[in-house]
Amino acid sequence: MTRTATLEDVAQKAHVSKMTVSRVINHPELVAPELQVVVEDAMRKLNYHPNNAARALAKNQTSVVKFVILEDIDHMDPYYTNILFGMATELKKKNYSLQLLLKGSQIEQGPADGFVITGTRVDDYPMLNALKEPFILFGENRGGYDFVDTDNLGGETMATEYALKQGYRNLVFIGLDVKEAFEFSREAGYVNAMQQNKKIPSVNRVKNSTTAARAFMQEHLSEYPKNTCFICGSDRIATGVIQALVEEEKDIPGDYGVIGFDGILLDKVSSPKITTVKQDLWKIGETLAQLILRKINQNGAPQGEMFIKPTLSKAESTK
Amino acid sequence: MTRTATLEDVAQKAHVSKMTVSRVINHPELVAPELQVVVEDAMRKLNYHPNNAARALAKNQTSVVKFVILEDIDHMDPYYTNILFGMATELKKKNYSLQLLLKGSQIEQGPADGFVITGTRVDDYPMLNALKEPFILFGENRGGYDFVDTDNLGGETMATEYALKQGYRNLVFIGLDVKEAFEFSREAGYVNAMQQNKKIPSVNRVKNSTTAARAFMQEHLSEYPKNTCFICGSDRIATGVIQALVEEEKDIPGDYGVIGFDGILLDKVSSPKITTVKQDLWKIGETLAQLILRKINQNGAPQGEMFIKPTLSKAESTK
DNA sequence: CTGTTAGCGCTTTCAA
DNA sequence: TTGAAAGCGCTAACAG
Repeated sequence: MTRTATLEDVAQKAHVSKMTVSRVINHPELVAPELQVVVEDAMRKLNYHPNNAARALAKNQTSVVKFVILEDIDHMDPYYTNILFGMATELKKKNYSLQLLLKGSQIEQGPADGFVITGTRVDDYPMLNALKEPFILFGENRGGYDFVDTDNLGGETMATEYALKQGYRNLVFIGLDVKEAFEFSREAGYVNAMQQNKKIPSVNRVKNSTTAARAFMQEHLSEYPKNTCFICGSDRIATGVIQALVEEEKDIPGDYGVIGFDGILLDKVSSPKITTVKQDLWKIGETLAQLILRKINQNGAPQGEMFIKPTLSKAESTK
Repeated sequence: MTRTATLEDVAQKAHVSKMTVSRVINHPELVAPELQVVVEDAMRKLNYHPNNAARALAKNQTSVVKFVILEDIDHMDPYYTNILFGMATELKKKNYSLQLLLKGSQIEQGPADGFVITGTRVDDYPMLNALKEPFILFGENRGGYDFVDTDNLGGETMATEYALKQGYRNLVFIGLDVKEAFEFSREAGYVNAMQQNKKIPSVNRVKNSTTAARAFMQEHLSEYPKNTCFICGSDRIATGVIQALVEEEKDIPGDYGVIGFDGILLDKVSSPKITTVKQDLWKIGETLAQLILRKINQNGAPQGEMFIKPTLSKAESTK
């Protein structure tokens, strides 16, 4: 076993002190350029990699970020893999690693340099306020906390305008019946675009499940004339809407169009495949990581809000 | 800021040396029972938590396990959240944290005490053999590597026998057209159960997509008489099969039954909802963590194979 | 701009 | 069975 190279080794090879090597890594601006070159060369030759535990110990850090899901576990299935990998990839660059926590577990069990938290509701605000470490939320909120989220408003605006452009005359919004910021933003995106185009908005809300959406459609389909496009608050809802339409043997996308929101998986297994507002989960993860890292670095300084642009993924459920 | 308690603090409070405290934590059997009590009491009173970085440094460890996905990224969406959280929860107990890696990234970028790897194919074996650190695979393999997986064979046997019990006379298997151990096991589960019951097996394979499964059904449905149950290698395939059946206005579950495999999400958004063999992903994650931790602890000693029992989730697609 | 000294909190010797 | 000393690899604080 060849012991892995240490600062000391590099220092010797470069004929400088450990500190100079350390500085080249952490504060290169304090080191003479010529020395930098020599030191970097030595590091390369020795295949030097800093020992993270030692650094963490010396700096009194943990090199750990905790990712916390406050929602119920069965909601979480498909959603987080990409976010997690996006985050992890970014964290890795600073040699950070992840711990994953669920609702039940005490957030404060064991230390971390920072938190990324998702699924927070207003009830959780007291707990957030009590948190000593810096944190970033995934998900729009009106509590003034730093967050990253999909541009829900912009995304739904885009969807609405696309439906219009494709020639649908009636646009009906079917959203989620939750009182959450992301849902309000999606509704606003739809409503704004409608008003912009001098159309009368029709906002409906159902439980976020295919079954609920299907039931809603079974009850109301007769009210919607041909050439209607349903702008849905999620792909689950869109899936239910499509099922109801198919049952009634309606012509999709000819007479009826459907647009979903999410683009995680459901859009691709539906038949017809769903046109949807696709979230860039990986990017969201990366951004989450960048913000929390920066916040840690800046001693908890506010990082503001960050909206990640979704894309419209066009498929078979619209003209 | 009240500095967090250290070994030293505990030692003073308990009137012993640091070493005794350290021993109480790591090798309690070497400490007099009476002292143990005193020390543990002091730890509690001071709310002592070991500093992981310090420990890692002293023991020359990293406290990091890497989770590596070798598959293409778009397959991965829904699958891993539960495994990851199951793992993380178990790792946390030993103060371990996670780093997440994807195919492209060099596995060996930066150190870890061990690896959990998924999506390995035969091509990857050389890389596995070159790995210095201990690893556990998620996914059956015939390469002799330690692994954890769902009991694919048992699961499909269970599905097949259930279909029989429900009175379906013809059982048709529609699996994935991949040459992977998990698929062979699922097929074997079906075939064994059929032979056991003196039935002639019919094994078919399609690409793992709803579209492919639907196309297959469109072509072959006429060959299958009423009272047939389709035993599918995945929920994606089951979804496609159901779509084709619905299109042809067949009676599900009366004339035709469908059973899937996975139970991740698709089974619940389908209409009718899919009876499926549900994997216990959380448990798989926990087990993965336990094995890699033990393997690390035992200096790489083989841990063997571990099959996690799935459950049959009964829904609307079968009698 | 560079080096020296000290110490982060823990565990591994070794001695008692 | 317990303790004292040394050191894991790094960085902060100071001095030069």
